[in-house]
Parts: sequence; C-alpha cells; structure tokens
Amino acid sequence: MAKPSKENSPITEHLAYLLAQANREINRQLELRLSKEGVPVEQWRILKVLSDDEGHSMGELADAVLLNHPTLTKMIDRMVSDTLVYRVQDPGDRRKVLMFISDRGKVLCKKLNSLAVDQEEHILESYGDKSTSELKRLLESLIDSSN
Amino acid sequence: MAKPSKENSPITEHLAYLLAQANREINRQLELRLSKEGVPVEQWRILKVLSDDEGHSMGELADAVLLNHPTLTKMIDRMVSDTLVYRVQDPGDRRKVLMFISDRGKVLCKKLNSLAVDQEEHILESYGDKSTSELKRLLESLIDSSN
DNA sequence: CTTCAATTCTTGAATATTCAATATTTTCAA
DNA sequence: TTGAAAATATTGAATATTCAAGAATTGAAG
Repeated sequence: MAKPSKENSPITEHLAYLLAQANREINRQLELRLSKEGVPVEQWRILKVLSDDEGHSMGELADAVLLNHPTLTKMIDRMVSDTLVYRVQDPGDRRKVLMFISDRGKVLCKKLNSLAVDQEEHILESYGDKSTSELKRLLESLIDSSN
Repeated sequence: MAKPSKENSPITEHLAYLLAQANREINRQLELRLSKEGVPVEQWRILKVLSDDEGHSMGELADAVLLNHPTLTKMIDRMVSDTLVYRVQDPGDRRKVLMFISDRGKVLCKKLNSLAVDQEEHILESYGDKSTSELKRLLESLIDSSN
C-alpha cells in the first residue's frame, strides 16, 4: 500500500490556499458594497485608521493598512487631491510625515463604516455568530504565532 | 452612557481585515520559500492543478488558481515560454484551450511541493495541529456559505 | 438553414504596483 | 563636533494587473 504523502494533496487543502480563497471572496463582497461610494477597500482602511485624529506616519499607516510604502504614497496622493486626508510634517522628527483625516474624510468614513457593518451582519447571518467569533479568534492567534 | 456601536470598532476587529492580514503573512512566508526556485505562488498553484494530467480549460484554471482571465493568459504565456506547460485546442469545443503540464513542469512541481510542505509543517509546529485543522474547517465552511 | 446571442479566450490600452535609487533628516560612535 | 550609518518618505522606470473590446466558435430560436 502506498505511503500517504502530503506532497500530492490537492491545492484546496493547503492553508495558504484556503486563506487566499476566503480573503478573495470576503474582499470581493466588501468591495461591492464600498463601490457604492466609489472607494477602494484600502482607502476605507486608511480613513478608519486615521479616524483617531492622532496623526500617523506613513510607515505606521503602511503597516496598518497592509500596503507597501510606495503604493501607499501614491494612494495618499490621490486622497489628498480628493481632500479626504492631509499631510503635516512631524515637528518632532522631520523625516516623518503625519497623516490626518479631513472633515470631508470623516463624513465619507461614516458612510463607509455603515456599509461595512452591513457586510459583517450579512456574514453573521449566513455563517453564524459562533463560527464567526471562533474564526476571528483563530486568525488572530495565527497572526500572533507568525511574528 | 453611550450606546455601543459597531461602527467605530477598530479595523483590526473586522473579519475582512483579519483575513487579509493572515493571508498576507502566510503568503509572504510561502513566497519566500518558493523564491528558492524563482517561482511565484500562482505558478505553483497552476502546476499543482495541472498535475492530474486531465487537461483544464483556461476558465476552469482561472477559477481554481484565483486569477482573472487576462492575468492568467499572460502568466500562462510566460510558463509556455519556460516550457512548463502547453496549450492544446479542445477537440470537443474549439473555443476552449486545454492546458497540460510538461515533464519539466512536473519536475519543478515536485520540488515546489516539498517547499510548500516545509511551510505547512512549520505552521503546524508554531501554531499547533488542533488550531490548524480547526481553522481549515472554519475557512472551508465560510467559503461554502458565501456561495 | 440562418442569424443572433452566449461562451471562451486573447489583446491592447489604461491603471496600479513594485523595485531600486534618491533625498532628507536623525542617530550615534569616534 | 563630525562623519558614517540608519531611518523615513518619495520618485521614476520596469513590471503586472485590469478593463473594455475583439475574434472565434457554439447554441438555439425562428
């Protein structure tokens, strides 16, 4: 009898694949909702992070919203044009730029938040309360264990 | 006392964000290993799917490896140049193209599989057997419930 | 049969992302 | 204090992805 080997297990059994698939699907759904306001998911994340009015450097922000630095810079350029956010040089360390959300950005962010909440509720309905919180817990712990 | 509201929960509590973060991290690790052979994750997925020697249409393949059609076409072009895969017109429906893996592709795929297995084992070690299989189960069920 | 809509894949132009290099400022050791 | 190394953000060129349109084939209604 052949030795069972992990090496030819189908792609669909790999954790990396399942994560990619789930991420793609959930992201697609969220994108669909946010497109009502014509805003990409990444911009919503940026607005949400900046909502604390504390001023975040580009580096912090890039980490928080899961974007590479140059990609973030260019996206922020667009958002500045749209007057959703603005740059301020960090007075304490002039290498840094602090990003802030504008009033217009806050108004938009509120609308986006409620669209996102819609989605989370939709997931809760079809997937269940228990599963959702358990999945969140496991994901957090996976992320933790990867650092 | 203020009504607790989901609308200003931090981004890090959203399922969509946790999935994106976990996916990014696991994918980064996998990428790192596969880069030993100079192959992007998507190409490994393609090779793996084609490993059954059955011949898959571009549409099937695009679904299976989570890529848009035009992106897949261009990636397949590269892989054909590298003689990892080849195209055959479907005799039963000449709109379709059937993709096959070459011998060279199979050799490469084996190496990649063992790099990927390395990673899965690394995850099992740091994250645990129990958590891993429970996470996989929950992800599968989330994907199911989204269709 | 013929024609028109649907399916499948590819292409080219527009857009977005990434890599490597640059500019600026800070840190810190000598 | 000075000078070299590190940290931060941006830029420009190379690369990759996406959108919309196109070409080929099939299906199916009249």
